[in-house]
Amino acid sequence: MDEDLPPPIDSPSDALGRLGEFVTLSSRERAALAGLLEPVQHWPRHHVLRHEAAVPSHLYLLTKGWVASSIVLTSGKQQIVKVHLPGDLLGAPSLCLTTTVDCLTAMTPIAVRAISRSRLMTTIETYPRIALSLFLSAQKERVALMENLAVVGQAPANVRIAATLTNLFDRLFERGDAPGGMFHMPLTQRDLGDLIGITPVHVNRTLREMDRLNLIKRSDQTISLLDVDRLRRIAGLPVRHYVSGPDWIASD
Amino acid sequence: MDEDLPPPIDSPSDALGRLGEFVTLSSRERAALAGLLEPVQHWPRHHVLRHEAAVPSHLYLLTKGWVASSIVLTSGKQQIVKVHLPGDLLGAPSLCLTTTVDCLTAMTPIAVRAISRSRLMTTIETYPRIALSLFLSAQKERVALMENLAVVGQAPANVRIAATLTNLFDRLFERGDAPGGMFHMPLTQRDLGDLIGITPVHVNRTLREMDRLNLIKRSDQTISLLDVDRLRRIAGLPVRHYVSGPDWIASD
DNA sequence: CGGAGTTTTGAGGCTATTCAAAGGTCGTGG
DNA sequence: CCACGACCTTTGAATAGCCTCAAAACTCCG
Repeated sequence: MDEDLPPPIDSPSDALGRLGEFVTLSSRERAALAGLLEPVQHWPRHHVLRHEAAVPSHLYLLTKGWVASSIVLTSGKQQIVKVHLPGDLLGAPSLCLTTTVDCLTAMTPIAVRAISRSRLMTTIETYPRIALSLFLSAQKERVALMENLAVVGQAPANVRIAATLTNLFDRLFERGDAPGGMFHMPLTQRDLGDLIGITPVHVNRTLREMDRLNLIKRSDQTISLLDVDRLRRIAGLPVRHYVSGPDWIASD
Repeated sequence: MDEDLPPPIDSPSDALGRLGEFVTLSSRERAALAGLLEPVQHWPRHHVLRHEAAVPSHLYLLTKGWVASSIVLTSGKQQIVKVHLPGDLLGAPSLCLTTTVDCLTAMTPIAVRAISRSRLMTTIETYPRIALSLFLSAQKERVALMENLAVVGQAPANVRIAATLTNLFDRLFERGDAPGGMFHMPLTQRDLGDLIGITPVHVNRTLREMDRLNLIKRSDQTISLLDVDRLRRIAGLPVRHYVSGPDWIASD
């Protein structure tokens, strides 16, 4: 790693995932959030947590596994707009809609805790600091989407793949799930294609080429980034530094 | 229009743009927001309101004109991630960052009112209903990005253009700025290309083809959508219904 | 009236797609 | 425990959509 990353989420609120990632919450606030979380549900791979065009009565906090958020066009093609990892809040974009925009599909066996939409709303109205944290989390997701859009819109296949792999790596590394650049990679080549807007066939050819160049190595459902810095340079995106610390809000 | 649109923003808070679009604010809350707005600034076309990689000390409420939010990759290519119209809040994604992610450029002569980042933060912490509204606005922007990503990732050039034009039309129509499907179109073909991930040359050929098919007509900096429904069908995106009304928060 | 930026048009080339099929892996059921 | 089917990965060949390069016509502005 060539840059200092934000400090890891404080372990006491680890069960809350990224719900309070931008604010150090009081114990009352943490309790309010914890009270929203319904019992853990387990689902197998390929399970559809929530279809699109459904009524968004619940959100989900992902506690284990990977989930894809995808949009299907009338042409039949689907775009994966986000790969969610443990700690992520699922289904938030549809909060402003009467009908869900995305489809949430388990890419691995997963564990989630449901959150009632209406109860979350009233919690936000009651606890301003929770609202602030969720507001900033939403902006962070916006930044991620903007970067993905820029890469998909402007870059060739190898750059798109480099950007995706380094992004996954960074997010997993933060949680200690990518030691030595190696991590479990449950996305199929078709999934990768749906994520970066490329045909599975071409994903395959590009991956093999990157393999040949000793940028990555693959085996089973595991991938190793052999040269993270070079991959980052290929991706061509700057490292982002997120606000953190107790006093940043007041800072002018 | 084949669908009922959400009611127009209530005129009393029109000066607040979309700052309170999802919540009917009290007069105290409206005053708090209005107090954030610094005096109106006017800028010419091509003016850069805020560079990327800058320190995000201010946001902007756009009161007149069009502004592009763009990301530049190291390859030199740039992606316009959002075209902002009057009423939009500019620069919000960078709130979670120490360094701005996007560059804000005036596509027309514009008028903006600056908002101090730190003052906005404390206002959010003080007024939960303002926080809720801004949170939902952020989710709405996320939905817009998700749709744009899906179109850019999966659709051919004519579909991307159809989606972009109908989106601009809907947003302008809401404000009464697109009577009869006709509206002022300040984006150059290069801009359109940067927005949908296509070369200006190919934008030109595709526009001419759509012109030939009597889908659109162009003259000066004005465009007419001759068959909005057909364009919508080409775009292949469902009509979105946003939450609204006084009681939707409590609804289960 | 000159100059810069925009639109338009042409020709050729490249990236990525489509179609097709073989080999591999994994889970399931006989 | 093996056989089978489903899905994934890999490979090839032909094609299509889009890009690059280039240049002319047009518009707008100073």
